[in-house]
Amino acid sequence: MYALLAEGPEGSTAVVQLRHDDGKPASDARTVALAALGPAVQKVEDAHHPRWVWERTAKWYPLLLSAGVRVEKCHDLALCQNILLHSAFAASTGYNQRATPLPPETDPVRHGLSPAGQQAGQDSLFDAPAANPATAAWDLATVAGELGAQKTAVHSSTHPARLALLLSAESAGALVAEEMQYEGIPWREDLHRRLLNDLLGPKPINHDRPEKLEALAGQLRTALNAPALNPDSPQDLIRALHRAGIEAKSTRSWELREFKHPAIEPLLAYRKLSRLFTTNGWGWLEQWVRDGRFHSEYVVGGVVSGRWASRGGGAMQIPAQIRSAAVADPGHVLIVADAAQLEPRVLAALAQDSAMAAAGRDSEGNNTDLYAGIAAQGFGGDRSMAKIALLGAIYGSTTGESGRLVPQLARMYPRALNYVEQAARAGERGERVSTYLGRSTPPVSQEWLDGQRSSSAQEQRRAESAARSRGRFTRNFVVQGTAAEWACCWLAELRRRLRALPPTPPGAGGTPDPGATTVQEAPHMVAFLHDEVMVHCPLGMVDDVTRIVHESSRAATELIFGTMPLEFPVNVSVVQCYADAK
DNA sequence: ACCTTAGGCGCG
DNA sequence: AAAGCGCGCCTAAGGT
Repeated sequence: MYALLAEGPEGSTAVVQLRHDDGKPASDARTVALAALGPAVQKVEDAHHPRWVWERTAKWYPLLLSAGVRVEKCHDLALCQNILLHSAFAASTGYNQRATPLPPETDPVRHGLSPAGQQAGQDSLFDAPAANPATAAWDLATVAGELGAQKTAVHSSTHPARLALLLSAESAGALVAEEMQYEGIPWREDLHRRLLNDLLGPKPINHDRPEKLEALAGQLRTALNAPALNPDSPQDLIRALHRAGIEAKSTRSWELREFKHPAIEPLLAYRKLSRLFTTNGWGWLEQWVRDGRFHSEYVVGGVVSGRWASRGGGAMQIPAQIRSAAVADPGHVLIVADAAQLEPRVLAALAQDSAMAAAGRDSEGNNTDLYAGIAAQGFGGDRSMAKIALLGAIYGSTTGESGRLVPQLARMYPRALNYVEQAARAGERGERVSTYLGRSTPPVSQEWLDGQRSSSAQEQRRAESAARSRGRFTRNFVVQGTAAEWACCWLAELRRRLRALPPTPPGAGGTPDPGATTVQEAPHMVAFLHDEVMVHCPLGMVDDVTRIVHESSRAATELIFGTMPLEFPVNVSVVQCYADAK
């Protein structure tokens, strides 16, 4: 059963209609005031457990969440369209001609704000074809029509089961992302402020540098004999370094570390603290942390490979330096789970390289560290060497230690290396490559193709460089993108199992107090970083959630790859504080 | 008064 | 220890 949700004919309303799986209406279209949408959706959810179909999850779900409503499943038409428009699996289905152009992204629908009055936002990811730009939000008929077109595209594609799984995982991911944003990461503002005070000094008034940062700038100016130096200006800085006899080509930290000079230490210290101050300092705290929660915004499918991106506050770039401020509420813990060596394992699965798969198991068949296994098979037991080699193969290294180690890997695992090599060659020719479930690279631009046909020697070199660069991109795309699909399925399976858990008993083992009004605590996913998920979990449910995290990993692997002699083990840390994970 | 690009660095 | 993939955020600097 589907439940279609779209904007109503007049402002401040929505329209809901049930449809059977064949698309036939199962109820009349009902117009509901936005103020009453939460209860209305809850009623339909309880009665039918439908798949909610809407233009974008990011547009509709925040309103439902703030009304206390969570739905089981959805179909996000915008995200699915974005996949189908590019997917090589659906290239000959005619979907591209039938797809309805999407309206530009808008702010989420809110109670009290007319949808028609919303400001149009950026729409770079979901650009409608220029010839037929849509402006108005989709009505019910458009939602129904687009759903039909997408279902037809999947069924007539070259891999219907894989594409169907990809679209449902992407849609489930969209629900997870909005729920994570809504919950936020537990954040101890007091601890964060203490950290800033210890490292930087008191919060500066006006736009001054904090005390300790200014002191380091002073030391740096003295050491370089440059009294007017602005350490934030790379140009200014490189000139001062050259005058002091430091012949660095850039001012990057890793390069400066090679030089012995009294200016280097204060400069590196300044860099580190300056980053903390500008990116994760008092301003960040005031902008992104409210009521003890860090609320950022996830952008599902925001990366070409299908990975999520984030917007505002940097939810996926929280530096180790401040993770000590992410602390579970009293009576709770953070369960931090990450998939071990996800991308190399994905490569072994994609290429069906049984030799590489065997490197991730011991003689009894238990999962072991894949890098260590590879090191034992061919790098004299040196794990870091094996890791550099394997990442080099996935990224396309040609120089340095990494590039030198790749040939050894190619002798050990010809199937795996051949798989990424084929992806690279296809990319160099300007072809499209696809993940296992069918997300494909965007087509090359006309400029790229024109460049490949260039004549002069200089243009030729540029064209070859561009081809190699695209080859590295497509080589990495198949692995990174399939890893993102695995992670998305993992999240979806985890979400389903968390929802199915019985709530924590209010009393510790005793009979529930019938008159109790206490809110029953449930575990919530609060962060996701490509191959790592964080659950804020009541103490009484740690064992359940830990078990579920592992089960979900196995379920995701089977969903995507079926039965296979390779697992995707998950490392789980149960901690008070994010800094203690791993 | 904005907008874009480059340099640098945080994360996976 | 090295510089190969994907991002977001901040500042400086140069453009319109």
